[in-house]
Amino acid sequence: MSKTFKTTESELEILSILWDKESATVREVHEIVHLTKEVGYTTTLKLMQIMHEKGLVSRNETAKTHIYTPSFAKEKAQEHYVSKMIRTLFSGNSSELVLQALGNHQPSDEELSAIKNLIEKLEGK
Amino acid sequence: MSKTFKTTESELEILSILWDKESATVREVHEIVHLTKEVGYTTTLKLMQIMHEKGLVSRNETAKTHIYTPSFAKEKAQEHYVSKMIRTLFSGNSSELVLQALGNHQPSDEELSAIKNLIEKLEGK
DNA sequence: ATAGTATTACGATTGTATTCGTAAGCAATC
DNA sequence: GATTGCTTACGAATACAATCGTAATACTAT
Repeated sequence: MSKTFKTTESELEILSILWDKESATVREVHEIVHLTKEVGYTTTLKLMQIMHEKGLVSRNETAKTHIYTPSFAKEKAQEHYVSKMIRTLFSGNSSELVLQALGNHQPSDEELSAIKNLIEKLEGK
Repeated sequence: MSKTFKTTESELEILSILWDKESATVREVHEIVHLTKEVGYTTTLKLMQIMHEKGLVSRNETAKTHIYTPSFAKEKAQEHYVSKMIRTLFSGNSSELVLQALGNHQPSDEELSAIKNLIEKLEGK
């Protein structure tokens, strides 16, 4: 599964909608895609059919209108892309990424202390 | 410049080599690319020519052998891709990304305390 | 100068992602 | 049971990325 990680931009966009909604029909996905992109319904349909062939999503075909669900968790994708980004844009240095993220996208105080907690657990380990 | 941010995989690979070396010839870049990819010299050349057309790199043509330099700093790319990732994979929540990065790619103790420092500066701000 | 070598330029091919038009099926409604 | 509206399936067209072969050009050493 981690080996088979090859998703295009559009596929990732659809996946994130599916992760958000747990599962959805083509129309539901398309409705959201269409908010930001001028694109036809059959385009979204075709993309999701291809994703199904590739195994990126599974679908329930009992009803006429198929229901699609992602075939792996969002966390898997996060791990994969974070690792890749650390490798290619931060010379393998994860703390650079962290500083960059905190600097440009400041989280709330609660979130900051959650991060501090984790750091303290990690220290001296 | 931040508008014109559209780089393919291969282009990003070449850019990161250029960032690393400050500037380089096609051959130098190709030598490195070739370590991991079985690809011909003219392929690398063509890619860099296209990148030049697009304005992703500039080049000094005074000598026969052109010397290429990236036309924007690595930090720009980092900002762009980190933002994009937070948006598409972390629902806009930067702290999730931070936790993910720290959890799976633990930095050294020095780096951890550098992060703690920044957090303390950010707190209550 | 000439031969050999490395470089750029450029067109053509291949591969892959994206897009859409059209047909066919199904269900509800008139 | 015809019409309408929504669905899937599928092929084809378009667009873009990646690859390479070939030719022209410049440089180097003989």
